[in-house]
Amino acid sequence: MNTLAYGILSLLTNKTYSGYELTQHIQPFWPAKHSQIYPLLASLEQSGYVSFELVVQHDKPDKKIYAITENGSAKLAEWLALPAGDPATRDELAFKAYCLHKFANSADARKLFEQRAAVSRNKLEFLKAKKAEVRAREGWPSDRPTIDSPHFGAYILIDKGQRMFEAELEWCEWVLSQLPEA
Amino acid sequence: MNTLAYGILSLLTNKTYSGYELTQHIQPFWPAKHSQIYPLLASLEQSGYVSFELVVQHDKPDKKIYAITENGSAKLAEWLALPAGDPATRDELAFKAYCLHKFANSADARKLFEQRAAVSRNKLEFLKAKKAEVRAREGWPSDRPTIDSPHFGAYILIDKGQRMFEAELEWCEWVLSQLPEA
DNA sequence: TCTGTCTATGTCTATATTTACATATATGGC
DNA sequence: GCCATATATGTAAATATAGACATAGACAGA
Repeated sequence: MNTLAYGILSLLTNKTYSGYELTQHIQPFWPAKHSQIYPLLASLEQSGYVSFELVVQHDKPDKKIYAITENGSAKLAEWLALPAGDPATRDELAFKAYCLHKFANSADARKLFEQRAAVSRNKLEFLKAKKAEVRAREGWPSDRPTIDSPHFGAYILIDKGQRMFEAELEWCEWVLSQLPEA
Repeated sequence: MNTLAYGILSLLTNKTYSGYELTQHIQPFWPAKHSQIYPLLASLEQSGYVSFELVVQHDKPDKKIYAITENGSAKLAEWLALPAGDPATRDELAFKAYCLHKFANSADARKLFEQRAAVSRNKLEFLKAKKAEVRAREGWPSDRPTIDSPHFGAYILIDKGQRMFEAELEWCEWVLSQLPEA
């Protein structure tokens, strides 16, 4: 039971997912390829923490819809009470930014931060839409989520993403303001 | 030549390091254990991208002080001009936050965010001191770094850290304000 | 029509990363 | 005195993650 396994159980607390869908939805929390997800789901199923139902499709390939079991919920609850480990971030841009004085071409340097700024803007727009979507579905007024909802967790994570990408975007713009134009 | 290898070359552009020191200083950019650093340094040395000088010590174990070579600088310069890959963050807290509705004990939930807030406060204080240190060493006035300095890169990364941890701290405090006290 | 993408599940191999083993001296706290 | 930590460099084994291979029908755009 590694972190990714608990992560899968976490996602399954709110709704059921196929392995394919899980792979997509887990990315913002914990990057992982389907080659990691499928074997993990099989082992979680063998341990009795998840169960699946085969859904036969005609226009698309058949799929397995996974759900968390009682045992899975109990296992997850144990883990939730434990303190969370430190987050790990790996970002190439950090190394490249560290070497700013080594850039022969100042246009290359600017491009790095412009590209990252663009990524941040895209993610911000995505999260803004996501936030509105959740608020509408839950019937929450302005910025007042209710803890009782099973989507409160998702909501505060969207909020975190917004704060982080806003900070990153502002940083990129600040760096660009310090860099020579040509 | 993976990202960590280029990261080592990046750090060596400013000063020389032993493998032990490199392991410590690379953590904020790219978490890695010494068991990963030492073999990589050996292979970089064999490729001619770094060189080392053995320093004999008496009260402490002997050490190898590594420096980047001409070939290493050229290899690094090639890589710098390439677009930076997407950052990867893995954070257990995200999964636990997603499961907020599954906490039997609301005190356990609060503790998660209080601990993360404490981590953010510590990192912020560390970065504040680091920033002042660099400013003093470089003789920079208020918030006006100069791009020419080889420490400009380090400075903007400290600034990024500040912005990110400030955002994370504010998020933790906002979540705590939404959570029931008892 | 060809090419690429989406849907869907899997395996296999290669690489990256962590954990444990191995050794040696100095120093500080209990 | 014992235990933990810091300094310092390595290796071996286990695990985690990424990339490639395998299959297959539907659909969209050039």
